[in-house]
Amino acid sequence: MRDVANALGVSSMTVSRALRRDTSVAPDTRAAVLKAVAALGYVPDQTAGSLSSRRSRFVAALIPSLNNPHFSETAQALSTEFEARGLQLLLGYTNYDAVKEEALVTAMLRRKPEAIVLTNDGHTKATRAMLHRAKIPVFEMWDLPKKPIGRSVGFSNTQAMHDFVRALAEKGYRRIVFLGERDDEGTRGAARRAGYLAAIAELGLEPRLSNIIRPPATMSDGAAGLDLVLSEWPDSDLIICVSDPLAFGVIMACRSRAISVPETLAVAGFGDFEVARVSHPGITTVSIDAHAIGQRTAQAVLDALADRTSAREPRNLILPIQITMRESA
Amino acid sequence: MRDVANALGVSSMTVSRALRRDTSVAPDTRAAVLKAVAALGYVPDQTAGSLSSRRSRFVAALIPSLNNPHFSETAQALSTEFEARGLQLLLGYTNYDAVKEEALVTAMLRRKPEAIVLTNDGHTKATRAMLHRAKIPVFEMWDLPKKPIGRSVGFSNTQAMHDFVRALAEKGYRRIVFLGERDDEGTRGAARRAGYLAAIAELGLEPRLSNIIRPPATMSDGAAGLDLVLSEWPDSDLIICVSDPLAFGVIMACRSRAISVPETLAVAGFGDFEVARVSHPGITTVSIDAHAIGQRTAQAVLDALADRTSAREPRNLILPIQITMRESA
DNA sequence: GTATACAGTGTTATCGATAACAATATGAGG
DNA sequence: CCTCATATTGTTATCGATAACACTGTATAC
Repeated sequence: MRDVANALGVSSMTVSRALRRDTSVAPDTRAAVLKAVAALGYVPDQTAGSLSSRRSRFVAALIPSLNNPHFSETAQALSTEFEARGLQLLLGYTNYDAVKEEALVTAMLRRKPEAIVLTNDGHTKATRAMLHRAKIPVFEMWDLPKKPIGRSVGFSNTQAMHDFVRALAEKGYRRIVFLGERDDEGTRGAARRAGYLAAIAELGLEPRLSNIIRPPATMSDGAAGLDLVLSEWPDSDLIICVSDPLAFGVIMACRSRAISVPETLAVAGFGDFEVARVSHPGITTVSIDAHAIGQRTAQAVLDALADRTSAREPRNLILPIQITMRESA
Repeated sequence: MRDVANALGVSSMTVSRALRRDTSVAPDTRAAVLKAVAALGYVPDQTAGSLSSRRSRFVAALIPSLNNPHFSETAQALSTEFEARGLQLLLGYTNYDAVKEEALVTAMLRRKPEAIVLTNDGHTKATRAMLHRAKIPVFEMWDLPKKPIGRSVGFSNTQAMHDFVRALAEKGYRRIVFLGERDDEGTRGAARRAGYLAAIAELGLEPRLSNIIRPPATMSDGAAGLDLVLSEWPDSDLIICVSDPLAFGVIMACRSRAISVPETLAVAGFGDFEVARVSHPGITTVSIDAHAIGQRTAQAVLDALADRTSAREPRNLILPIQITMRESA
């Protein structure tokens, strides 16, 4: 920066101002500075700038995994929105692990992000303490947290599954199984099961819970899941699976057992993963707008940073889900 | 930091040393410092540390998109490897656009990353100039660059398709069509087409090129693609599609036209996307180990940063691809 | 007993920018 | 022609850590 200043015979403060276009600098001076900057190939040091101005222009976000297309889409939306405002997204992967999350939060806070976005519910005590001390806006997205730290943007797995079951019941299904995971306390799967149970109770139907071994349920658990359901409740007319990949596995198993879907047995999933679209039959499922979650969260973060957080706005923003009826149910 | 130092009656330099565990500090002193740090909830300011030590502990990586599972997997591998060494990944999305890439490189370089990883081949002049001036290790991954800037880690689309065609010819296919994109100069699709043409020439077969409208080819282009192929070369026995989604679309179109795959017409894809696995029939394709690309790139970056870049190692690391034969060809 | 090495800690300068305030010039108004 | 507001630029201190060197005390070698 000094080189640029010397080349023009001005002070480095003038160069700084010209580059940040936020204070009054004569148009000619600014032009000359920009020209010299380009000529010399000067790249400002944001680290020094951040230290001095106490604005890092970072926003940290922790997501469980990038390999889940839902989260990668949310991350991309966050990144795009922030970038447009000159903020850099600092991304970390918790791998659904609260201890790893704690380590990542520690690492992130050293970078002095202006806000932080979390995805998992369920944080360690230490994580909560650190976030509290950091005195920056904290956002939780995707799941609605039971004990919110700051504001949140997401949807209710319980409510979504509740609505889904009612919509399917309206199509005539009565002997409805929920095929989920065992030992899944605190996970999304458990929240979905709760929604299923609530809806079934309201409808006066018989609750039929089948659980395969361990989260996460995958395509290859489909065969075992189907066998389990058929042995417990052979007359079922619909299996609602905790997620689309499991539903796909169940449909594959139906095919090899010559059970026609949906005529003999209907199958539904959750999440609207790609597999739900390309499956034959297409899987009836619950669609979540991952991009919207990212966008709305980013908007909330930007509002908080601009201190535009109107008191009217809810602390918990609940986004609507969409039920996508395809051929499988 | 001063608070911690005062609380213990030591200098802040001692606190700094104790926290970085890289210089000699008495074990008792270190323990006391760590205890005080925990008690006070002190979070070191990495920004100040970076400015002073001139080590940002950032590595920048630009990928075309997070929504492509290949790239998100690579990104996750990079992040994991770097994190284990205390480096933070700075991620950006170019959206396959060299101009956007230039803007991102500018933004990234302000953060003084210790190395930078790029994905697209084809950079603007300004991008190259900036990277050169930055005097940090530059890596290109996925595609092997025509004009490498630094080192590279990836595979050759041309070579991969060449090998793929030969492997399929060995299975007996002779009237082989390449279904790709129009106006795709410089893209991966064009490189694959070149590999197809080379293999076909070696085999003494007739080149059959069909091109649908514009990149990127998607599932929904399958029907048009199939019609195009059938009108130009009705007797074809194999269609190699530029990517798996297109291959899936072609297979779907075959189904609705009652063409049996692979008996009447075989179909192959490229990339081993999820759709290739869940399709019925499963799609014969070329598998690329996206995770390995990330891992190997990270390793190369770490080597460069540790100055362990042995002269033996090639500047361009070419990873093997794998041909995955499924039912569709 | 003295010289030397080294472990452990402190002091000072500095990283490269920006904030806050100071100084100067310019033009309007009377 | 003088005063004052405003536009533009400069000066100095500072952000919070680390590098480099200085210093002290203890152990070791002879």
